[in-house]
Amino acid sequence: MEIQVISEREAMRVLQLHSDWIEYEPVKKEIATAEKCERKLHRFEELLVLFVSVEKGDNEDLAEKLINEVSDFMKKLKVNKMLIYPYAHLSNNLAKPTAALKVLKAMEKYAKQKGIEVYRTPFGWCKKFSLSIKGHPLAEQLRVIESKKTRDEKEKAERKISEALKAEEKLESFWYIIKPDGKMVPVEKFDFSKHKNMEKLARYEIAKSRAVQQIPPHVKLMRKLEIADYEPGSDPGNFRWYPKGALIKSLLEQYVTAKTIEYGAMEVETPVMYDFHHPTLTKYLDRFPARQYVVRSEDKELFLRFSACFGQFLMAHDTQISYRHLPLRIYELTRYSFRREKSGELVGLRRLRAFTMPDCHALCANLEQAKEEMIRRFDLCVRILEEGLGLTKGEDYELAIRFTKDFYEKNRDFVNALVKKMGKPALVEMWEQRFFYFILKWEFNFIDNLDKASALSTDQIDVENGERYGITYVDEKAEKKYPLILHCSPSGAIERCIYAMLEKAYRQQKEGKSPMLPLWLSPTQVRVIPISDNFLPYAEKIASEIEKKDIRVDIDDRMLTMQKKVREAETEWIPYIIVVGKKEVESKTLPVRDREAGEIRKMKLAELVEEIKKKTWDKPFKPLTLPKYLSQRPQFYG
RNA sequence: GCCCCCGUAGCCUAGCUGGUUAGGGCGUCAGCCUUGUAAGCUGAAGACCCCGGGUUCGAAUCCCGGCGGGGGCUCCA
Repeated sequence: MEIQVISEREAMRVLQLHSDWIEYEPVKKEIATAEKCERKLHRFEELLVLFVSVEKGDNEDLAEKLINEVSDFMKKLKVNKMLIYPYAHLSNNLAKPTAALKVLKAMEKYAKQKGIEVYRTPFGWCKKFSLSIKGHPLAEQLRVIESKKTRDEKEKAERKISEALKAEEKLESFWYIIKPDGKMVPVEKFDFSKHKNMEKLARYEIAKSRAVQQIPPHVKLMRKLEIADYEPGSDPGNFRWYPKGALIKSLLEQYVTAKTIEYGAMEVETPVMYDFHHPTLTKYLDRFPARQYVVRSEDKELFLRFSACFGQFLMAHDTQISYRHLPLRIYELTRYSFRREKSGELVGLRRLRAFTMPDCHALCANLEQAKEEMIRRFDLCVRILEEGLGLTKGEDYELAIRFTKDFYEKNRDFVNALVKKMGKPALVEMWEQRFFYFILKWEFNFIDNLDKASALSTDQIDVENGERYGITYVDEKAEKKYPLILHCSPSGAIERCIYAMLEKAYRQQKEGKSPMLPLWLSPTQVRVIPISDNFLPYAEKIASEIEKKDIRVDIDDRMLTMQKKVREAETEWIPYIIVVGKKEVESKTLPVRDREAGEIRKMKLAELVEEIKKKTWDKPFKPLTLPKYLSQRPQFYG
């Protein structure tokens, strides 16, 4: 059966059957207002039978529309006989009998006007019938004719979306490169020879054409290292996190949160779902045609948040704010934010439908304050990427700045100051007029092994939402004012940070270095390998000394050869591996296989501990969340 | 969402011009080995060949639909 239109809303539903013949016989009245009829067997041949359910809100206009459609169809089939058969069982939202009969009679009238030989079975009767349907593919069809109201609502929604899209399409961008000295040159005139990654970013952003047939390296790594994996039992882009991945993710979350609080933000927590029809939110959503996850609850339609904006703005709306409180910094680690990205654009940890986004807003009194604040946040972002994730400017990530022409002309010095801070050329996208709610936005873009760019840290100056959400502060003259709002994700999505670190590690491997995660994020920081089970007690002693210092340590107590255990520790990217046997028990020094240095270093236990503490002192710590003994660990992947 | 490619034990994969019990490696389990810095030996278990339909005497293999993955387009608040 071919279904032409499906709608959950009110509509006239018609089952249309091209039949060899139909016979029916009225059996008994079902309602008092049933039509008069002859109680005998009626038979028709070579005709189109229309089983019709008239739903609430249907009217004579719809009847005409339906007959027009059906009539066109009948010409194709070369049939000119029709039977209209009132049939309640296609709907659970039926119109009242009087209204339904009116519509049915209208159908009959329009069909007659079209010159169709039309019959109608009596309304309000329980009838028995049998019929023979022709065998061709178009013989059976369901038609759903929507009421004008339903159609209008739909069209209105579609129009809104298409207008937003059109406006965005029309939006013309001009691309430049700004050098650290403030010189801005059109992108085609820039010499990229010393800035290969910038060239990749520019190409990715402007041309956006690439042809690779390859699974992104980080996808294999995230599974091999038992960090995260696809969860086919969920919606695509919603991941499962294995213990090691959950540990890494949790540490990153703690770190970004700690750094953002240190910068001066107040951590809050807001709901993950919001009323679709909340007046303020509706207006905001209208600007963003992309799709949300929608949740139904009782009579409400809710959408899952795609950032912390809603919750924080609604909170700010109800907050008493003085100019003295500004800049007011609010932070939330959204676990999760949801974006129902189109299925074709989901890629491993790079782009998900459910992700953890640190989101920090700053309410600012005026542009001067906003610019000053943005500089501070820029520093915060650099610190997180460089010190936290171990990424390097120019090597791993590039700066892109986007702004309106008007903003640039009035704030050249500020833009130049950002580029100067970066110390590398930055990609510029300049718009003639403002389309988005912001006048300036910058991002750090990570460039991966397939030459794709992904935004990590980002910040923007929002000039619209203060007013839209009715967020006000009281200025020196006791007047209510709308603040400017900075939107910043200091690190970008946490999942994407892991993607970036894995892609970087892969690149290092290609360059002949040992791939690894930063020490503070390595699930196992030190592995102790007893050469045989005779030395297990000594290994345990070493491990417990290390563990006491808040260092994640485990013991490979499996009955395997030492070579094999070393090999497996290496494939797990463990930063320090210690083999203990007879010599170690006697000498009290340890041969530490240092992954980063690529050599075995003779060290005292205290020296090793000190080195690790020195490298991780400003980072959060969590104990190992896996059994300390490898013999006790299940295998999650592979 | 559209177009293209892919889907075989937990993992990697052979077979895929249709034809006996779907072959191998890693891992798992059992046993042996008690080890000096990247893979010790032997054996066993483990496969609705992604799911559903079709073609056929016969389908992992061919066709259609779905689900999942990848790439491209598009998009990215």
